[in-house]
Amino acid sequence: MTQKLTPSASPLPPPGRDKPSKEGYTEGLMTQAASFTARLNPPQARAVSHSQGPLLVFAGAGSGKTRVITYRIANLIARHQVPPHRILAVTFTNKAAGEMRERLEHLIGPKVARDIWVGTFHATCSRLLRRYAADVGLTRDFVIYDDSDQHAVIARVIKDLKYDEREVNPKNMLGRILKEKQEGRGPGDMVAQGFQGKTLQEVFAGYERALKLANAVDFEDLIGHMMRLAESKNLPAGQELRNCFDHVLVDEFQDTNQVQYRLVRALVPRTRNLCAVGDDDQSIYRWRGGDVRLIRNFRNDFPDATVVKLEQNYRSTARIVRAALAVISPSLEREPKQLFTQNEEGSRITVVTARDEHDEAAYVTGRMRQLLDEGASPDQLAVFYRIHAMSRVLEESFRIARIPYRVIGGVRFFDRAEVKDLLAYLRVLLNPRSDVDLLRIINVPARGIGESTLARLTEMAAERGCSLYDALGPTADSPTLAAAPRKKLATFLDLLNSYRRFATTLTPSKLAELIFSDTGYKHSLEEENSAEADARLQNIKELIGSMREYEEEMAEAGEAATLASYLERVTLSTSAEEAKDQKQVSLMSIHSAKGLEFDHVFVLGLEDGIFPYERPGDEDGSDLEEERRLAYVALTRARKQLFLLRATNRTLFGFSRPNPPSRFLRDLPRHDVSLIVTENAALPGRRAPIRPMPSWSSGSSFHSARPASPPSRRFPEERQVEPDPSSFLDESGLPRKGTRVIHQRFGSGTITAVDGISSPPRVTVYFPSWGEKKVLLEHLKLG
DNA sequence: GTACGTTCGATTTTT
DNA sequence: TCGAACGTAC
Repeated sequence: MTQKLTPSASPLPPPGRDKPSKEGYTEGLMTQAASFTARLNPPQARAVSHSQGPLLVFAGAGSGKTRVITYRIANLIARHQVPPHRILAVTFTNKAAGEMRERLEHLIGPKVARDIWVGTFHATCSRLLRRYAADVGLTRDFVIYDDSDQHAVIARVIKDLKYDEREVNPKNMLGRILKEKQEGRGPGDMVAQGFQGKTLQEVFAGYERALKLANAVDFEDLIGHMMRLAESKNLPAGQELRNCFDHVLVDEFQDTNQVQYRLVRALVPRTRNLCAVGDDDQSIYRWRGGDVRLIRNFRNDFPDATVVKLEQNYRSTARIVRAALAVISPSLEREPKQLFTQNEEGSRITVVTARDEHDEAAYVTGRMRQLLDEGASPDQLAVFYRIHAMSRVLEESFRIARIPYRVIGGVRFFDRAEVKDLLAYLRVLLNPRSDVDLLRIINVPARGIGESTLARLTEMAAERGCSLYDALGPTADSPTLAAAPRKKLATFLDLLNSYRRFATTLTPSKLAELIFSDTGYKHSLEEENSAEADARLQNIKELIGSMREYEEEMAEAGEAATLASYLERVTLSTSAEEAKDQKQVSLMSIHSAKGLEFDHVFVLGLEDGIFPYERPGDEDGSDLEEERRLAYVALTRARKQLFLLRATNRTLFGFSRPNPPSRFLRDLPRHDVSLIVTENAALPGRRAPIRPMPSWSSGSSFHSARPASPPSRRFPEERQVEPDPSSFLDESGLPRKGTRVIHQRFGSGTITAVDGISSPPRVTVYFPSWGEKKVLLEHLKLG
């Protein structure tokens, strides 16, 4: 046995195990080590072979980032003899963590890869927090509250504090509290100003108290608790944590928030072996706490950091890379980088001007059909939009055209009421102090525990300063309650306690089944006999199925499928929607597109107001900066072909309004763009030709209830407008200066200025006999 | 306790 | 426009 490489007493064993593997880690890997760097370009190789001290990698879109991280880890293990379980690699999504793990297994073998700490910030911290729960005043069985749980807690706190709910909005409060927490502040040290600040502070303090009392943490706490432990100078846990890892690597570093940053920094005090990999140009989660300054100012905290820039793009055509670079370049304060590629030129980027969202959808649908007919694989086609609400029109169009699609994001499986109900039962059994869960199920299905009974119970819990569950017992001899409600509460308590006995003996799926039938929940759904109830039954079936799957999976890995581990997994992972079949076109928001790539990409709604999305109060323009980065992310997802669409008129949230083209379109390099104007787009000066009403063919009357698009709108009847300098419109669809135009009242004139922002669009025109006039674009014709 | 009408509000989303 | 979330009436 080669023991020499296994470390002596290590504070932390490999994830999920007691002891590190006994095998010599580097056996057989040494020979591979040389080949790691052979397949890399020079900057990639520099990042991979760097072994000591801070490292900052700016990884441009499609520059082989994951490859660099995984190779670097392999290199650390094989060449520098770093024990795998002393390496921590954190990501933001489970998907990214899974991919990293998979590639590591491939590279260095499953046995070695298994010992590396690879996971999301939250999963990693959750695992560590189970170990150190006592140090932060929790028990090992703490539960994790998701947003709706958080919302419920806040609402209760506001009510308890007797605030007027109209004055103190729970959503708003929660948002502010999360922001404080993401920046590492508690109710005590937040920057509270004025009346608003005082209120916030009270609610914040109440919220924190409620969580502690419930033995619960929110997502921020998972990281916050670990950060405070790791930073603490006096606690033994702090000492231990600071000695756990020899190397910490962070992926998507531009998305880290203050707390996450402080945590990883605290974990490597001795070695300062922190490797940050990210791209400030792709920082799009500011509203979630992500702070792009952390990557940009990394060198302030680590002045000796080695900086590597990966600028060669291996994903997209040259035209796409140029366009993306042109869109991001006007960004202020960005780290200087020049994305480039050796890939072929590729086809021009198509900028399409449609009349409205239906016209836009018709174009996309037509093109999709064409691409599919030409043999493109549906899973290589994607449509992105800024807001989910924009998917509906496209969906209708796709459905009529029978284009198979799936929408990513939106309503999630684990947000369904019945799923949450059943999970709440399970969580209460594990951690009865969780008030939010208890309140959720105390009367589901109906057991006659109504509002007034609950008020009593809540009151009693408040008097005793205990959880609702702990207040249940004493209600038995409470004089303030009538006999009937007392009995009901007692029955409920008995029910919970009897289930609790099964919590450790039954598997999660069996327990869930038991609860579902035994409580009468199942029966009540079956009785209802409606389509909705059927769907709910189906969802529960699916939930229990997912539990069984989980149990099988754990059995294969030789681990125990406990209730606690299942619940943790459920709250820390999104949904089961991944890995569906590959025969569908993907529709998603640009945010969810990050990290993905497709051959052909359509981006909808390139209009000022929509994308960049505009809302009041962006004085410093930082929102606009982030929108620009979002545009960069959207463009860099495409491998071969990119379609950017805009509608001159768009109805959204019930309001129809004309939108000027997105300012981002104006940044595109003219020679890499083809302009298309759909047949229906009523462009200023060129009215859409009046066509005879098309006669409906017999076949299409099937959908006559609401014909989405008359045949006249069908692709490919569009005009192509070459970006020629004499054209009335420039490449962003705006009129050019110097263009001769005719106005009905003022006669002929020349455009002297263009207002690209206003909506509806206006231009300034010099009319020889009237002087300069500002007029609406739609009143002009080409002269 | 449920069924229905009404209001309100509506980027982006992981964990 | 549309959906969820809330309040009122049975």
